[in-house]
Amino acid sequence: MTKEKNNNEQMILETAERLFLEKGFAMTSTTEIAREVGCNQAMVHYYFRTKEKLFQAIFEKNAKLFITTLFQLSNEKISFEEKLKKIIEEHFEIIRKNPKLPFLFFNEINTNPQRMEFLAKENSITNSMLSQFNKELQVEIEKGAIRQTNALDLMLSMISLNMILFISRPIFKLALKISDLEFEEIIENRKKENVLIILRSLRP
Amino acid sequence: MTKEKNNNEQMILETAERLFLEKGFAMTSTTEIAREVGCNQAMVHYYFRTKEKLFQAIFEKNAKLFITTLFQLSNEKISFEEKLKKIIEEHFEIIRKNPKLPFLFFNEINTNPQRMEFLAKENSITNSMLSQFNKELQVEIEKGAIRQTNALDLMLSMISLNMILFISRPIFKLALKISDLEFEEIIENRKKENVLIILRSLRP
Amino acid sequence: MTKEKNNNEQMILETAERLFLEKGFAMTSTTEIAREVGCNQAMVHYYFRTKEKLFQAIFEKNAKLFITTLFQLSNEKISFEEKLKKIIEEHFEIIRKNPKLPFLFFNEINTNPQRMEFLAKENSITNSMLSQFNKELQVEIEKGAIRQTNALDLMLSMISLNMILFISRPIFKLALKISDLEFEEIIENRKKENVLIILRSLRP
Amino acid sequence: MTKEKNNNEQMILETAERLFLEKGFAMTSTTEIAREVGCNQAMVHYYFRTKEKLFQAIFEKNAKLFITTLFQLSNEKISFEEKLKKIIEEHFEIIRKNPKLPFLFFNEINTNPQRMEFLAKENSITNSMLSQFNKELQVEIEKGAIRQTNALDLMLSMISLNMILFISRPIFKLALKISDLEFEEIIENRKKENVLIILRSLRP
DNA sequence: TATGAATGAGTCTTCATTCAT
DNA sequence: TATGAATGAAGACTCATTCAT
Repeated sequence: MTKEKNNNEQMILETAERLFLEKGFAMTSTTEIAREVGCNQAMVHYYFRTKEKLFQAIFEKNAKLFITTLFQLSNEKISFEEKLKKIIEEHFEIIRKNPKLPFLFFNEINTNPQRMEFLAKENSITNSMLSQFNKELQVEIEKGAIRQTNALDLMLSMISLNMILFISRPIFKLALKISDLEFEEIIENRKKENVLIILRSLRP
Repeated sequence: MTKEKNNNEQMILETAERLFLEKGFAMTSTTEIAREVGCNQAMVHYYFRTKEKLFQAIFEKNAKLFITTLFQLSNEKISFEEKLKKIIEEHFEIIRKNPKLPFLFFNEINTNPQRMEFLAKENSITNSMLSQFNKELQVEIEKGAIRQTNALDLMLSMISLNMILFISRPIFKLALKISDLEFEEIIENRKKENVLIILRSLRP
Repeated sequence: MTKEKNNNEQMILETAERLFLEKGFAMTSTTEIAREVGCNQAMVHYYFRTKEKLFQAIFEKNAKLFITTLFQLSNEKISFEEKLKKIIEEHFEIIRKNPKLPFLFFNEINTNPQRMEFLAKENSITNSMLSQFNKELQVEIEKGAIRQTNALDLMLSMISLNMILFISRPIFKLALKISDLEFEEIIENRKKENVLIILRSLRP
Repeated sequence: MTKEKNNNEQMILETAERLFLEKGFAMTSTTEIAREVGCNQAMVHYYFRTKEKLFQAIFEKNAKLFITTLFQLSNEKISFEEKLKKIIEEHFEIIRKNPKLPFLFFNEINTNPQRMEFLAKENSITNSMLSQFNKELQVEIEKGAIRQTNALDLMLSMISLNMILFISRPIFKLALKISDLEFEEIIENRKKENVLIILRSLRP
């Protein structure tokens, strides 16, 4: 639809994204990317100079997606509980679509902390988002709608609960022999469960 | 306690454990292990044949520690809530001492699913633990002490909440510039928070 | 004839052929090939991926040459004896030009039996050649020109007699101190001798 | 029966012999020998200093067996043809019992010509055997019993015809799918065939 | 814009050998 | 007599990157 970028560059980007998400930075080689794209290995470097730069482009995009969703409080005239529910569910769905994303995110910020720089650069955004969210929380706290808490704690709880099922996938598949179909049901239940856990935890 | 094992073997094991935990399997080379130990690279292979075997020895030990703690329901005459609190806190402390462990665990079961085999081997143990835990849950449910739930769900919630702080460490350190000292306080609060979240989530 | 292929690839191929024929697969290292070519060791892998693949390319070509010559019965209007003589002599000359070939051939099919696969692949060819030869033999047998025999037996006799002198070269050179010049004479005599032995062995 | 040598030394020797015959010098490692013997790897070197020396001990013994049998003309009062028949058959049986021996022999004298030194050292023996055999041939030639020929030519023919079946074993087994049982029959036929070929080739 | 060729550095692993005990 | 520990050298192979065209 949109005027597509150079075909090769685009394909390299997409293939790299898929492979990096599947197997991480270290385990994915530029050779492999080139092979899957069907292009010359030098091509990968032609567009992105280094494997590192290629990865960063992909990582930042996904990391932002993974993080910022959590701050998107709706403007609708609905209760705060409803707003939170929406956020949790949306975030959950993003992970569902990119089940390896949480893993990639934490893997990279832990093994290559300089990967965090993009967060520092956008410090203003992330930080302002966080303080904005804290303000909204404060309002609810003063209303007596929720107990004393803070945005960061809440974020971490949401992230952790939302990602756990997907990083545990191999346990379900291999140790517990749970089929894809059964797992879909478990996913649905977990989504509800996570909302329930978070909302309960916030009650005054 | 006993006169330490062969110095080199022990040092290789310890160094490897540290490096594998810090950087994962793929990113740690036997050359690096040898360099840090101060021995020949062939030495690493002398004792452990392959990098894979060396890793497995380390991984299984840690993975078991990470998992089985969650099943150690106390026999004391205390309320179920108290028992759960104890488990959560103990598990939390284990991760606190090995903050990279959760990451290593999920990294490996995701990238090398055959690493799960050790769980299969000990299938009886893990499975019986799980069903034993489920029985205890059932008793409480029938008593009306807690709402309908199951062991696996509960485990996942506990694991996820307990690990999130530690896999997020770089965010606190680098993006939020939170010092080690401040972080210690955050840790203490989080431990209480996790107990609170889990217990509230179980109320009938 | 055509403008020579990429210089490096060609040189690697030629050098590898020489070394493999001289010292066999196991005793020839890619490092050595590279050194003799005067290129980087990675270059060898660049063109042929693995030592195994490089070897196979060389082996199959030579093995086919070694085997198929034996089946090339002439169409000329000459006696069967004359035809056989031609085959033996031609096969002898091929070995003379590649004196290490018989050794390589039997070495590889003995130590790496999967090397025989190329024979299986060309099964139709080899097998049809063999049965075609058997038919021609049968005609001669029925004519009373030769005694009862079969192609396989005959092939083995021809191969063994033709190769023995060349695999025995070190004995002549080192134990019997026979010079290259003297050896040439021995070779000529042996060629006649082999024809004689085979033809006599077939008389009715 | 005989006062057995040190048990370990003996076992190393036997195991090494088996492995060297099966896989050759280069492809057999001292590690492997030690593993099969069930002893320490250093043990192998303790008794034989180097892999080379161990191999030589084994090689010389077998090489002599392989060669000298061909010279053992019987003293019985039987025709020369009968004597030759006996030699061929005995030599054939030796190879039958050690089917990899011909291969090992030619492999080593070709790839490591210094392995021939033992022949040089025992020059007197081998050479005197050869000239003795030549004398006996000369007698027969003058009698008009056989055509003009020489010992070396004859030896080579006998060796080559006798070994060919055994170095071709993989072809029979894998390409022609001939079972061990069927092969036994082929062996018997070949033995007769070889006698026939040699005797016919000598007729005046 | 694109790529085949080339390479230095590094991967894990195996090996024969030595030596102190 | 026997061996566990240790090692330097070499093995095949992969990788990210560069460069001339």
